[in-house]
Amino acid sequence: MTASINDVARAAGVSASTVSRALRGRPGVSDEVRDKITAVAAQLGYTASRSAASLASGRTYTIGVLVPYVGRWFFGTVLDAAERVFSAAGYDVLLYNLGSPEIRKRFFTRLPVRKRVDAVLSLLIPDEEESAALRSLGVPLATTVGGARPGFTVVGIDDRAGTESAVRHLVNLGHRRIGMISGASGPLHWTTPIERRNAYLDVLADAGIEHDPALEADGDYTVEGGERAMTELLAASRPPTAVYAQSDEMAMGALRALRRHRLRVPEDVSVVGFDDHELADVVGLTTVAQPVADQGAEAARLLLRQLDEPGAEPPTEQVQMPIRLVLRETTAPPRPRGPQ
Amino acid sequence: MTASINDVARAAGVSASTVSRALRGRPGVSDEVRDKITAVAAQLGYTASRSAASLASGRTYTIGVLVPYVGRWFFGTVLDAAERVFSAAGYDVLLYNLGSPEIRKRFFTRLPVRKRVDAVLSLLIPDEEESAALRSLGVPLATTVGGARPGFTVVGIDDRAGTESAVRHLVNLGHRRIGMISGASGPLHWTTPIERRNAYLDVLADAGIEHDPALEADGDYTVEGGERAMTELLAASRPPTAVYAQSDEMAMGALRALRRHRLRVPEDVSVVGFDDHELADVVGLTTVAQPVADQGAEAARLLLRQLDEPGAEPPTEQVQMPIRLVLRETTAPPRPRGPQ
DNA sequence: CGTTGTTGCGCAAGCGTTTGCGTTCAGATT
DNA sequence: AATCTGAACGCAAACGCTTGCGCAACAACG
Repeated sequence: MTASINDVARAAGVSASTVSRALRGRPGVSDEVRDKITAVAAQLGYTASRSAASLASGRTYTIGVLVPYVGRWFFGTVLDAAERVFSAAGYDVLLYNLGSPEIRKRFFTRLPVRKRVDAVLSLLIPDEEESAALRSLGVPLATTVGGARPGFTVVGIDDRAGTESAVRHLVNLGHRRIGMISGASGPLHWTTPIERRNAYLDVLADAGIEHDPALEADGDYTVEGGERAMTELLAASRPPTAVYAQSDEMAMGALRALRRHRLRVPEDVSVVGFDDHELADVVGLTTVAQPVADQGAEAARLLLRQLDEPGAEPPTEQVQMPIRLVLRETTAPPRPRGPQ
Repeated sequence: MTASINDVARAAGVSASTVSRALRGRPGVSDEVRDKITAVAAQLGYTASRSAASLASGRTYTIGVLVPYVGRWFFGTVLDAAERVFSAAGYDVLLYNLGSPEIRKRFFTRLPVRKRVDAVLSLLIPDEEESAALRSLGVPLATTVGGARPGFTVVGIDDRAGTESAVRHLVNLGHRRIGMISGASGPLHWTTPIERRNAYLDVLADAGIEHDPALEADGDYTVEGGERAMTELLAASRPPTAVYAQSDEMAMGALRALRRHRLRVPEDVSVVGFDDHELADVVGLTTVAQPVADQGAEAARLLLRQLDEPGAEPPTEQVQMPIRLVLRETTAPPRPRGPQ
């Protein structure tokens, strides 16, 4: 049996309440008694039971983090950064990996985080119902992915500006047949793919390029999906000379497809991605960089701030982080062609 | 205020103990009463307070997972798989990201998981002291990384066999100057880099190849480290014609270095990695595949089993998962050279 | 010297569950 | 018909902490 607060109290010759106050830095304890208690606690290897503490105080000092897929680079990175901020502030992180629809559904109906967390950071896009379920927890909520809902603090990026810089870059290089690999098959209320698509269309229109629906394909935000999508695009009667992929992972899938088709990048086809994935540099991928870790850290910070000052601060807050185009080796002017 | 067990009891016209038994599927409750309680609980949106439950029962239904760096592919993937197994069994996951030495130290001295978790899955290699601290928790322990310590259930792979298949492959292709990028700068008690190095040396010896210390470099298990290491190897008076990297991330760094030096892969230099990283396929990397997700899932399962049957089962268990060499496009015979 | 504050500490009432034990009652057993 | 046996349920005592309140002791004040 590990030591309880009473063991410490007895050993230090004080009451349990004094131990509690002393160890948590509360006032009402003289310095000498506090030192004594600290020493005794250390010697006994005492750690307060979180269960008992939160039962008594109502605070759990735990944050729930909802992730669709921890293994994916983007989410792993956000989670990593957020966890650091939380743990530095003395909060623990409860991780919920809500990949499959069944698991996700079960989570939202049973809501196991109820009474278990002081706040929730959701890295997935809740639909209307799920969003309401989370709000019913009565704790601060935040997210780092597009598709903000009322009650959520959201930190994100300017998807439109990012896309514009990517597609304009292709236009400026001289490309006219510019394809897009999107992630449209996600949840309908997820705004990111939509924003990015709209920006893509706008840039084309601005440049006086007619939009060809055959140059759009769905890549599901995965490497495999990106490969499929690129294969699809290559099958078009007039394939693109450049491709904008809405994520680096899809862009990498596209690169693989191109290699399989014995097409050279960027000589035959230019590719630009979005994210600045850890390995984008390795494959020389031109991409729109977004500060992924920073977003996680910032979201965590905002959540902590709401916990500190439980006043009537704005429950919803919007933060936009900077993006920038990173030029590498997968984009170049189109090679001169015969008559179009 | 959310509903408490007493609210449910009152609404259902029974006692709190009956509610508890009914909701947790314990015997001693008639079917009709159980149904009634279930209905009432659902209607009130009742969820038992985990704090109160674990305080009373002593079980937390929570697993602590210790990770050096969540954002890294290997750890993210293991964590992902393990979390699925845990949550399916009704356990929550408390995540501790112990990247920096200070955080790590603080964790092991304060041991915040004490009384908070029913078991610990450690994805980092504890030293003797840390290992003892974990054992003092008195809960089942498991790990998926080499360097087993007493008290830990470990599921891993045969590092020796994996390395052998990789290096033999290079030998069979005709390479004689085979470099290695290792991750030796890790903690000394971490066996993986050592095992892999020994296997590398053995294969060379078997093939009658004299070992050249100038062909070994430390890559720190990161992309950047791999790049540095490769650059180092290329600076040798007689650079290698093939390189075995102890991880895919380092191999990718090596690829980048080679590209920067305008060397072609595999024509000028062959590269083989280890892990079968998600994106190894994208860059066409020949590598030793290990079932990363499976290891996480299996470790989780073993932990759960120990929790189910708290008898005197062997506290330490060793499981080895299969590995296999995946041939892709970064390895080929050395190009014919002039007189050696 | 009484009065009023302060400071430092103990008391005890919770917090919301779980669980051993006791009670009731219907049906089976002699 | 008397007794026994389970099954179904309630009682109440934990579980280990937090925190409002009360009460000394002592300092400072008039």
